[in-house]
Amino acid sequence: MVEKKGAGRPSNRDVILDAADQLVAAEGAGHLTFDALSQNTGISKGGLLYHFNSKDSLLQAMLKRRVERYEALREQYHQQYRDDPKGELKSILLAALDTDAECSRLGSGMLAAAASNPELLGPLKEHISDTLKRIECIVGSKLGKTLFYAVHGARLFEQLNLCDDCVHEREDFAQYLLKLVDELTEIESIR
Amino acid sequence: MVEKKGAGRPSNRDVILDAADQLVAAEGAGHLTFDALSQNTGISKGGLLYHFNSKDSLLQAMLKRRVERYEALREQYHQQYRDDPKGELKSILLAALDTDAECSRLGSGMLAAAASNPELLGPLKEHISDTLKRIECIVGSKLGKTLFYAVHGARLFEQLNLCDDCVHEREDFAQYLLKLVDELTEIESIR
DNA sequence: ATTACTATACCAACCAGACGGTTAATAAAC
DNA sequence: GTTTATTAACCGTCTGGTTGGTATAGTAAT
Repeated sequence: MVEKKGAGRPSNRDVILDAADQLVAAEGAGHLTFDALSQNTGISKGGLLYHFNSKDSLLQAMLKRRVERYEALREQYHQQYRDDPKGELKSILLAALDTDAECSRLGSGMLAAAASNPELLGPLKEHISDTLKRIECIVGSKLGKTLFYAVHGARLFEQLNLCDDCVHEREDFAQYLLKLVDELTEIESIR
Repeated sequence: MVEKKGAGRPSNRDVILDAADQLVAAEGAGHLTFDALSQNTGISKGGLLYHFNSKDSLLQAMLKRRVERYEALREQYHQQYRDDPKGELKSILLAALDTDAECSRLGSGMLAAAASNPELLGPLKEHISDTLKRIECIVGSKLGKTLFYAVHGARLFEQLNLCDDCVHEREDFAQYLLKLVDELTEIESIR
């Protein structure tokens, strides 16, 4: 009855969330339905609704998992760049750029939530607000913010399959961003 | 009352498209339905389907109008910056950043199409591909591309209401981008 | 001036299927 | 033997789309 948190549940919950991400990426947020999800997972509609007692609840879970994975990734990068004075910004950018699957299932939750109930984006909004605040504390915050937007713009294009190569060029793009951060924050701070 | 331009273009067509944009911006792409549109415009569902004989057709029209307006805006800026060697890039960025209404109805067509039938994004993909090619011909193409992504990332955030101030700071952002283009393409080309 | 025809713009009513969600029953796990 | 996980069958509503009809205006021959 009460919300349960905590890990240790490798159960079908994650299978369902994976399928949901995949569905949105493949067919668009409007085609994320319990029926379709039931077909893709082999779990009956009732079974799905046992795990997520409403569609909003499912969308919330998608969004939450995404943010959590992002945070984990960011901390990992943060560790990697712990000696770098611009490591904070770099880890934010690299984590946002990263994906854990073949392609473009990143913003699935976001797009699906935006399509069905924009209010669900509240937590995401807070998370982004925090991230932007973190960026603002860094020298060259305007550049930082711009690059943050750039990463998310590129991700959107990738998710919607609006460019052929931005997937292919991702590694390149990441390297370029790092270079920009290193070389340009200096320039900005001098001015 | 009557005004004809090329193909049939009665004014109610635009009224409907406006309402559609507004609906998506206000309630999310998933709530763009003929019923809701009918309520918002006062035109019956049959009437709507007289103008757009399917939902795909409506989405296509939304997308097309948006691209056309963008192109018009871009050319306008291009004219304004015609003496600027970086005018092409600047006009691309400024046009993408611009809106013709209070806020965030820009990507409505895109998000709605992505939600309901991603294949409809084909023409948009081509348009973006052209724009990217145009950017690539400019010195500092990587920076240009990055800024292009940044502008669209910021627009997405604005549309989804994911940041409080990116609307408010738009003018600032535009000025900053112009400055970046001016000062940094030089640095890049030297290196 | 009347009739007849055509095209545009719209509407009310309806329909089949899809949708989110409920329920009762059931089976396995602890 | 209760908790957890799952199913099949169902329900009311919403959705995209169809149909048949109405009102208006223009055209053009009678």
